[in-house]
Order: sequence, then C-alpha cells, then structure tokens
Amino acid sequence: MVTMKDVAREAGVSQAAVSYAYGRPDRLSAGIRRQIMAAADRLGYPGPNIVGSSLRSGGRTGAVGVMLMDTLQYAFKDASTRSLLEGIVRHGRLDERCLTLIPLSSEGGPEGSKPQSITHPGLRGLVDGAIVHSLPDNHPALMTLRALDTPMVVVDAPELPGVPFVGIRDREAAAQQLSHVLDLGHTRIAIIVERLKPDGRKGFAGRARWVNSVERVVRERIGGYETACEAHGVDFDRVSIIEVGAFDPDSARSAAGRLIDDEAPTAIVATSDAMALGVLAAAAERQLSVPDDLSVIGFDDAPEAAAAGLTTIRQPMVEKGEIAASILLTLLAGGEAAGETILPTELIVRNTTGPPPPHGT
Amino acid sequence: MVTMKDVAREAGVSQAAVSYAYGRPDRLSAGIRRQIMAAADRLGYPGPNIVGSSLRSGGRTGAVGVMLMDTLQYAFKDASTRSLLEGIVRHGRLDERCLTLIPLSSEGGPEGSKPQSITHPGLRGLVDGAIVHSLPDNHPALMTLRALDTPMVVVDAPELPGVPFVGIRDREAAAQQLSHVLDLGHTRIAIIVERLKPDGRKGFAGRARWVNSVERVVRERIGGYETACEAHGVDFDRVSIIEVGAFDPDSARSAAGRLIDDEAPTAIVATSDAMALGVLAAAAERQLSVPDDLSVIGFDDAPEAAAAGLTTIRQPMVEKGEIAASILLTLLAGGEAAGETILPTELIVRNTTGPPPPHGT
DNA sequence: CTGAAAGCGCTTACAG
DNA sequence: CTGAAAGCGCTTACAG
Repeated sequence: MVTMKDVAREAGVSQAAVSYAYGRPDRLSAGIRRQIMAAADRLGYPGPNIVGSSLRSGGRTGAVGVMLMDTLQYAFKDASTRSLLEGIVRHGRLDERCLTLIPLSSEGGPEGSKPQSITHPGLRGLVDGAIVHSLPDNHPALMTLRALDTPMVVVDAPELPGVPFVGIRDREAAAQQLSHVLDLGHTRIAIIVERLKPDGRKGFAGRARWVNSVERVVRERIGGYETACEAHGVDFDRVSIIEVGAFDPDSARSAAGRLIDDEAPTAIVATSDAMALGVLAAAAERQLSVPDDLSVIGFDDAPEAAAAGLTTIRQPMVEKGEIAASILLTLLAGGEAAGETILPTELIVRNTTGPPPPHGT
Repeated sequence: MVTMKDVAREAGVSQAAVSYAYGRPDRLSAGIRRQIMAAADRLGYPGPNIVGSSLRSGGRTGAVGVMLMDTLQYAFKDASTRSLLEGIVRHGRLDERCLTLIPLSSEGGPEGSKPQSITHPGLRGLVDGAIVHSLPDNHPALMTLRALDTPMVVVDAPELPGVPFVGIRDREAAAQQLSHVLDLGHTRIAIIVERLKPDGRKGFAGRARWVNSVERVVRERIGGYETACEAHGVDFDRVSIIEVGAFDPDSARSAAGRLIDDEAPTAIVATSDAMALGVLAAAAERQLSVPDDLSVIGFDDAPEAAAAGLTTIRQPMVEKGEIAASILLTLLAGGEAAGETILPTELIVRNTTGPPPPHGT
C-alpha cells in the first residue's frame, strides 16, 4: 500500500509536509504543494489513509451509519426501510461520504458471534454518526453509541433523552386508522401486527404482550387502537391481535387466514401495508369479497398500496429519512439539532374499506 | 471514548491482556479473561476499536464496499442497482460486516471536491473489499483500489485483467433483443439509450460516439445491435440512436417523443426497462397504439416490466449481486475466485411488440 | 501465563 | 516556510 512516507520520498520532502499538502495547504508554498501532489499522482496515492488519519485526529472516518434491525436482506425487502433509505440518500451531501449499512441482531453483535461482549464492527468506531431506525428500547447498540460519543438521530424508535427524534404520532395515527372502520360500523374487528417482540413467537397475543413490548411503535399503535375502541364504546378485550412474526405479505397471508377462519371478523386492521396485502391475499383465497365481506386497512401508504387500491394511513417515510440525514449532518458539522420532528399522517381511503356486511356474515 | 486502557485499568491487567482477551483468548487463563470481559461490560466497551486494530494489523475494517456510479439518490432509483443490492445482501454473511455504499463521481473524488488528488473516503482504506458496479473503463477508482491492494469483483463493467467479473453476454443479448423486432418485420427501428458517455450530452448520437464509449456495457450492446442488423440485411447507419442523458422514465419520455415525432419508427429498442417505460409514456401521449402502431422492447425485466406488459430481455441482476458478494467474501477469506461468471439472459415476449403496421404508419 | 515495547499511517503542536 | 517528534488505539513478537 502506498503511504505518505512513499509520497514524501518521491517528492523529496518530509512526511509531515505531505500531510500539510492535504490538510493545511496554506502552510506550504504553492510550488512545494504542487510538487507533492504530482508525486502523489505518480504513485496513485489516493490521499491520506482514513484509518491513520482517523486514529490520529479523533475518529472522523467520513462514514455515516444506518443502524437497521434484523438482516440486510430483510431491510431491503421492507417497504418502510427502503423508503427511509431513499429519503436518507436524497440528502446530497452524503455523496461525499460513505453510507454504511449496519444490520443489528437483537443482541447487538454480528449474527452468530461467540463472545458476548464483542459487538458489530459498525459499533466500534467505524462511523462518524448514526441514523438509528426502529430499534427496540434498550438495544445494546444504543448504549454503545453513547459510550463512543457517536452523534445519532433516531427514526421511529426508541425515544431517547437528548437524542434527536424523527417520527409520527403513532398513537394518534393508529387511533385514526381504527376509527375509520369503527365509523363505518364495524364491531367485529381484528388487528394483525408484524411482531410485538423479536422472540419469534407468533399467533394470538394477549394484552400483557403488547403492553410490555419493547418496540415503541407497536406499543403506541396498539395503545391508540385501544383508545379508539373505548371512544366508540367497543370492548377492546374482544378485539383479537394476531402476531405474524415476520414482515412479508406471504407470512401475513397465512396468519390472516387463521384469523378469518377462527373469528370471521368484518374488518382487519394491519400495522403495515405489507400485512394488509397478506390479508387481501388470504381473503382472495377464501373467495371473500373486499370490502363487501371484509374491510382491510393498512398503514404506511407504501408504493404497493396504491396499486392494490388499499385504504391506508399514509406516513412520510421518505421525508423521515431526508430529515434524519439532514439532522445528522448538522450534528456532525457541530450544529444544533431539533429535539423532535413529528411528521403528519393522513387517512387515504381507497377501495378496501366499507360498511360491514348486513348480517355480520 | 472508552478504550482498552480503560478496560485494563478497570480489570487490573495490562492493556495487552485486554487485547488478548478479544483476539487470542487461548493465551489467557479463563478466569482472567472472564474478569476482563466483566470489566468491559461494566464500562460499555464494545470491543477493540476498528480504527486502532485496523491500523495495527494491516487494514481489516470489517466493511465491504459497493462502488456505484453517480449519486446514491440515483442508485436507489435505478432498478438494476436496486436489484444488485438486493442480491448482494442475500449473502447472509454480510450481516456480520458493514455494507458501505460508495457513490463515485466521474472523477473519483467526492462530488464537488476541490483538490484533484483527493479521492472519496471510501477509496482511502475504509473497506476490506469492493464490489464495483458499471464503472467506466479506466475510472480512477479502479487504479486506486489496485494501489491499495483492495480485493474486488466487478459486476457488468469494466472488464479488468485479473479481477473476477460477473455479468452477461451483453453483445449477444442485445443482438437477440434487436433480432426480435427484425424477425417481426420491422425495418424502421430506433434505439434509445441512457447515455453513451457521462458528459451530459443528449440527443441523436453518431457512430463515433458509441464506438468510443468508455462504458463497456453500452458499447457491447450497440455492437450487438449492429451485428443483428447486418445479419438481417438492415443498414445500421439508418438506425437512429438517441441518448437520453439520464436514467429515469421521465427523461426517456421526452427523448422518445422527439424520436417518434422526427422519425416515426415502427419499433423502438431500449437499453433498459426504464427507458422503454418512457417510450410507452411518449406513445400514449401521442395516442399511438402499442404494439399496433409502435413496438417497444426493453432490457432487464425489472419488476415494473411485468406490470406494464413490456416485452424485454431478462437479465438476472439479483443473482449477479449474490454471486459477486459470494466471490468477494471468498477472496477476503483468502480463497480463489472464478475469473468470469457469465449469467444467462432470456427474451420475454409480452404485449408491447408485434408486426409493424401495414403501411408503415 | 503475563507484561513492556514497538510500530501501523497519520496530524499537529513545537522548534528551527 | 519546513522538519522532527509525540501519540491516537490497537496487535504481536519478545522477554520474563
């Protein structure tokens, strides 16, 4: 590998002079500087090695991290995560940096790592700052980022004192979502949710499970559902919650099938469009007509939702990413950042919700 | 920031012992090791700082780079790039690492960087290896990666001696694409291409421009078109090539409009599905019926192609990514890698191609 | 089985 | 305006 020492020898100057040529050009005469740059070009020297310079000068690597739950494969499948990334990269200044995707297991180490105390390389000084997306409360990575003094901004979850937050009013948006079907007259309602805890469990879930969920978003959302039911005089204990244990429509389809077969709800409320799409598939398998036999409402307004004519709650994921990136870069530039940015949501009524069937099926 | 020295003090051992606890556990008694790990836990120490360890031990950072042309924003918009990334992350072992996206301008530096000789941070020792996607021949980043001895694998372009390559037979696939419309009887054919050179030019392009293109894929593809025309006795000089200068369907729409208005071709051959979708939009604007008035064929078989009923050439982008990731990880593990992996392509006939109109419009 | 010391590539006070 | 030297956090021969 070609280093500053090589360039210095080639240019006939000291190694420090080469460093100045890149970092403090004013300290060198223009002639010397040109001579050094010419030597660097001849040798194919790409500029100061980031690892060396970062170590010396307190850790700026030029990389910005995005901390994602689960595997990268999942992240790229998930519409919300994709939109978030799309928004993050809209911030053009990121093109001068590296965007480092860091998939975090629930323990914070690399998937399948042996020693408990070793964490993901992404948590060991490789990034200058981090955008954290939907991590469980108290995820070990959060403590690590704190211990490393890594500037960060959180999108959606968790809420951390002193850390800029970008999100929506999950509780109110969920209440609005459920109210839509309540207003249409539904009373036999079920909820389908991706997961309440990252422990692989699936199937019907009781109150204790969501109340104690470590995932802020789902806890708030279901809290909102409860509020909406109470406001409409519907007993929330009679509203089933089924947990899919995964994030893709296919898994949702089988869970939704079970829900339909067991409980024959007239409306199913999903915590994402992916889940709602699974419900639609399950309904189609059973020759149920939507919305005549079954109403379905999603959440996100992902690109697929419009094509499917899905009624949903729109949340601005792309904007979340864009704002998070902008806050993080402000932080990295030494600026002050807004403590909390709450974006608006909106009910989008399309073709999958309507009044319940006359006799309740 | 908490360092090894802090952990050593906390555990009452030397700093070297802490290093051994992580890197050479066999050199320590189990008791001492446990004592050190406990101290690390108490302090929130995430394991050896990557920057320090990388500097000392010859540069392994745990990050894998993906070198992308243009901005990240564009990369996330482009269906091929998205599929490539999707494939890359299928290789689950990447979840133990960081996936670092590195957007390269045509000069190799950060967008808008001043000093000519300073290159993107991603090219200065931050990644252990790189997947290079569709870079122009002789892009400076390639020389840099060589100078840094960074293991790499190239997807699509350029072809580099001694560097593993993953791609398709672009020339043959393009010939098959054009032959499809020739076989249908078209003779008034035009070609719409994203860009021949990254110099911002757009509009009709002459032979010299594509023959000398520094982009391997487009050079091969158009070479294939020429071969197909010759084989069918069609004079390739009478086939117009229009350059969009961008990669999105919207830009393609206006270029295609110009093409249709000026030349009234009966078939338009596009080098990507995104371009073909733009052609479809331009045809719709002009009330042209596809394929009755105009045949359109794309390339890629991107997810949008099926929905649009687009006839196209399928190329396995996801597999390219998966294979490239697997080759790179093999290289990083010190293994041998295949020199060249050529994946199959396939003509997918849908609803946008048919015989030319009886009187040639 | 453990510790002291050198050095990876760099930046930056400090001295000339 | 330029150079010699210290030290960032770590690993690894080497000595005890």
